[in-house]
Amino acid sequence: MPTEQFTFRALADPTRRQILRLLNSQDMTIGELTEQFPMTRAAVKKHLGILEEGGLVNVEIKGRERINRLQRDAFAVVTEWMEGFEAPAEDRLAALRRSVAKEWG
Amino acid sequence: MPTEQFTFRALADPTRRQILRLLNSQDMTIGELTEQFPMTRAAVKKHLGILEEGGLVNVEIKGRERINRLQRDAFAVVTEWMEGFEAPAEDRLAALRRSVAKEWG
DNA sequence: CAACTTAAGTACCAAAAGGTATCATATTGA
DNA sequence: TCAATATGATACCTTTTGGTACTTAAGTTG
Repeated sequence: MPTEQFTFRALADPTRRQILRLLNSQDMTIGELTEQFPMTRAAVKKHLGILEEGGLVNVEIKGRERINRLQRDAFAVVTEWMEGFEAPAEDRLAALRRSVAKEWG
Repeated sequence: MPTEQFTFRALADPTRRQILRLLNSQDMTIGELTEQFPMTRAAVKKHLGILEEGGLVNVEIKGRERINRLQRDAFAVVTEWMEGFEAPAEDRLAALRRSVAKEWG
């Protein structure tokens, strides 16, 4: 169960956020991910476990490999939590304008 | 300086997220906040210190009281970090529709 | 000024987090 | 089959985190 708490905890570590960035570009095995960090495979594995708990990553086992894949919709947990904290409507409208401009401008 | 790391760390604790919710309704002193939690004032103070480090709360000292206030624009650190992870454009359009409907519907 | 109230500061503690080392297991391929 | 590869699992260590208790400082108010 990817509860809010597990998701926020997963995002609290810089290594884990970097892992998410890497997986955003392409799916990767533990071994491939480990090459990108100055730590052991076991440590990376632990981080991946926490990311799985947070629902941010899921795994496809393929033979002896574990393909780690980004679970993009899990970010909704965070965005939804933050919705209550947004600035007044006028500011949000301005932000929406920027967002739309960025997307289709 | 509210770096990304400090902000994410601040959000990782459930007590701190609850403090943010309370401050979203109204500014509060440490004492008022402490009434809402089953822990000592010192513990709440520590949490507030971490929230300040993350740039999410700022303090106005008024006589012997410390008024803790939500710093809403700090949430932009998180939303901006997450922008790179969004779903494809079609999905985002659907999300935008929901958002707009919620806001002005 | 004296008593009370609100908050700051420090020391300390237990548990969780981040990491290593080591050993075991399963899959691939010559 | 047998060696190399990719991962799983466990034990252990150190630092950080979340919390308490106690003491001190600073405004408020009679």
